[in-house]
Amino acid sequence: MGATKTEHFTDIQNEIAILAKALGHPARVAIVEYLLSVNTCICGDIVNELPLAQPTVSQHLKELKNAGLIKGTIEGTAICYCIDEEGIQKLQNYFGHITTQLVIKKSTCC
Amino acid sequence: MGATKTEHFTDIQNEIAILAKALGHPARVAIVEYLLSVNTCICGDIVNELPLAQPTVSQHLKELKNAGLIKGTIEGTAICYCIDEEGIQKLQNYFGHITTQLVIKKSTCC
DNA sequence: AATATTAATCGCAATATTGCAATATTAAAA
DNA sequence: TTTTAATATTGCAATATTGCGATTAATATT
Repeated sequence: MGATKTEHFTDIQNEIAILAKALGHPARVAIVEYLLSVNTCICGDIVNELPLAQPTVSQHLKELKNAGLIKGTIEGTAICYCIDEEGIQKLQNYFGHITTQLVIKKSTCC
Repeated sequence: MGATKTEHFTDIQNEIAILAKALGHPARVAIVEYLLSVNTCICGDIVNELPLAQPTVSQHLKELKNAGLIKGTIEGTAICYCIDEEGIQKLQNYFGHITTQLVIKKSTCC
């Protein structure tokens, strides 16, 4: 035990969980916000921006990338990271959908 | 090590991380979806709905409650759980905001 | 009062995450 | 080609999460 029983849930539930989990750490939220705030397609400035060591940041970047929230392009020795719009869109759409359901059945609950 | 360095991040980053983390498990996504789909304010039916044992579900409910995504009201021997609109709204607003930023600086990135 | 019913808590094992120092990899620059 | 740079990977310690059986707590019901 200790491992998530993903096989019991729907694809969408698992997908949302993966995306949400990727944002389930303040450092990763900070990375996404930083990428949004920067005009140019910055690279390892992220390490300087965050109060974490380089390997730790690298690890967080990897997780965000695996989840589909950011993309990375090699550019010489540097790597250009930027937001993966698709992942963000999926989350936005999901919460939009959920909020709609909420509005519909408002006040039928405790 | 092993513990998240929350003190280095902003309150909002931490708050979003807590909310996202709560949805970072398919069972908890499933619970939220179930609560949205049910008209009446059900209680322990969640246990029957999910492929998990009662203590495990109870644990997930606790986490969702701590994060502010659901509420629980005691109703006799049963407990009535339902969506906490505030938590959902916060996520929706956050992603709405992020998506807006994305649209603004579209194509300035890789 | 005795008994069911509902849900939380405890305690544990298995596994995952966080964070970093040290090291490896890769490609530009000298 | 050696050096420098930017990142990734490895390996490890500390901690957190997941899941469940057993138990407990609290309230209805009989």
